[in-house]
Amino acid sequence: MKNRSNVICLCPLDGVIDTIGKKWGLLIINEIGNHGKLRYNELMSELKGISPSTLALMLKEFEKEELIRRETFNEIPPRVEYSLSTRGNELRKAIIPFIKWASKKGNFTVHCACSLIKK
Amino acid sequence: MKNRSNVICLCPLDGVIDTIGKKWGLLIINEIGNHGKLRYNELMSELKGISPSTLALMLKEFEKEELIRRETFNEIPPRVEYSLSTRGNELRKAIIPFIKWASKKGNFTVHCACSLIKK
DNA sequence: CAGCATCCTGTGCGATACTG
DNA sequence: CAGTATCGCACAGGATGCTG
Repeated sequence: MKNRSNVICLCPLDGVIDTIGKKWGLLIINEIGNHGKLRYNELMSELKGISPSTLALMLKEFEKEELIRRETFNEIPPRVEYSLSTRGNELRKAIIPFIKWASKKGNFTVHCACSLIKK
Repeated sequence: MKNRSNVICLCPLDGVIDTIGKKWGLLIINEIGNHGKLRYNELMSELKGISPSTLALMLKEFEKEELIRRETFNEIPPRVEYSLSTRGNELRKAIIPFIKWASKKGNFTVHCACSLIKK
């Protein structure tokens, strides 16, 4: 590896990988991105298997990191909508190559219609 | 979000995020990629803070997933060299956008010379 | 509806000591 | 040198029940 321009330092990941790398991290980011806006219970049913506590926790973290935006409506029953922030959208775009890579080889189980990703 | 071509399914991640998303996952992949070939103890010192058991565990997982290659030399003292497989290299390339994204905003601590990444 | 509180389990991962 | 073995803790995250 002589070519120095090919070398990349991963330190920036230290802070981000902790939240993004979690089991549901990218899934949540992507799901919200796919729909534009999503409510709590919509996320609950889209992300089959996640527990309410976990989802709430992740949403809070993402909100704190300003990856997603939280909009509250004073209605009864209450309505809350989540959407990606500008930065969250950039993140989503940034991980597309990774998703494409992951979808290339079959060492995973596809359990939903993944027809929308171009292989 | 009307434009369907903008929708991405993350299912492929299910299998991969478990290993890649771990604390040292990307760091290891990248470190090996940066050097081309690396030995066990070289990795130990490059990845400051990792424990021998954890490193050994990750290397095995990556080897099983065929992201890295393991070459043994029958010498005394023994020598083992790790390098990225073709697929591992593709992965490394695929996460570059993510790294660049992560390096854009300062919600992380840079504790080594990160001069090599173009912001 | 949108969560929070609580309990509980699995395991990621560090520390340390030992081996072929 | 390149790991393995063992211990231990912190924490992710599921299940369930409750609340404004």
